[in-house]
Amino acid sequence: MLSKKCKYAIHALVYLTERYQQGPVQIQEIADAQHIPKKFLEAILLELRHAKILHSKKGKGGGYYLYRKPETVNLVEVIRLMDGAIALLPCVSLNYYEPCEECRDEKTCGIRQAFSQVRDATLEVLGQNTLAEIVKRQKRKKS
Amino acid sequence: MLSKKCKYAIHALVYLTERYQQGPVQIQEIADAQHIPKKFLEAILLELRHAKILHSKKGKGGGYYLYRKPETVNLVEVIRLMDGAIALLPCVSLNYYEPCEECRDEKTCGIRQAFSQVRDATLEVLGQNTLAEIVKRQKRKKS
DNA sequence: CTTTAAATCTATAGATTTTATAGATTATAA
DNA sequence: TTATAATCTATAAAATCTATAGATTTAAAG
Repeated sequence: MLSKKCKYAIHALVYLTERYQQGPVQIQEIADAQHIPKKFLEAILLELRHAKILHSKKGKGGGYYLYRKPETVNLVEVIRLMDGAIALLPCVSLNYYEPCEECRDEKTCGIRQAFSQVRDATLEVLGQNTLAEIVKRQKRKKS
Repeated sequence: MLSKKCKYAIHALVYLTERYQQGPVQIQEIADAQHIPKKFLEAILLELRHAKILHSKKGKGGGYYLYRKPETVNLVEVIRLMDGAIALLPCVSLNYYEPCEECRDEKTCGIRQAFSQVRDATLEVLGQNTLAEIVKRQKRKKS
């Protein structure tokens, strides 16, 4: 399961994608629209900004806006940023690898191989789902 | 990420699959072999027994053994039992569904559709990975 | 029928992570 | 210079995960 933090991040990003290149959007507005506690959202947006996915503008008329192109931001990146590893086991994680005490021999561990398959399948699907793709699909359905 | 509980459960089940139809195996032996805290493993095995995946025998010469055929127990079932939903969001879970406040309209929500795809891909792979399959793969590699 | 071995059950404690909030500070527009 | 909105620091509340202790039940073996 994704954390609420990650879920909130994705919702906020989709919201900002719908406003892409239309100027800054205030935290409060996103919080209200997506039912996210404002202070919590604040921390999340800051993290997305540090990752250069969002930019912000302070002061009157300020707010957050999508910095990267919607086609270049996918769910893999967002989830890794918010929740860490995509893989279900540390020993098969590409970005957050940790050896596991249980299996002495990684090469022959059947469990490890099963979860490598899961990781690959998940990465494939999450990678295809960019912000642009998600918003496009939404619009398609609405018409 | 899977919980340690779930990881322990899978390791224990694979261990018991290797001893399939060879009589009861004691908790202590499994705990030692797989480096799992005995008391924790105790609770895990009990849960697997209640789910009719394992059976047990009390008293001297007792222990746990795999009840179901190794071909019929897959990772989907074990993970659901230990950790709950396979899906990354409650609103796309088949067995642990919960509506989400964020998306007012599930049918048009692009996020939801993305994670439905992830769920399906994950279920597909986890479903193929039965205990029999995992052990078979292990043996293949060892030779 | 007594001893020993092993699962079972109940209860709880410690640690960690997640989620959320408060308040002070900084930057910017008008 | 005032109002607005992001930024930063600190912390607290809640939930979950991991682990352990001790008493009880069941069954085999002598």
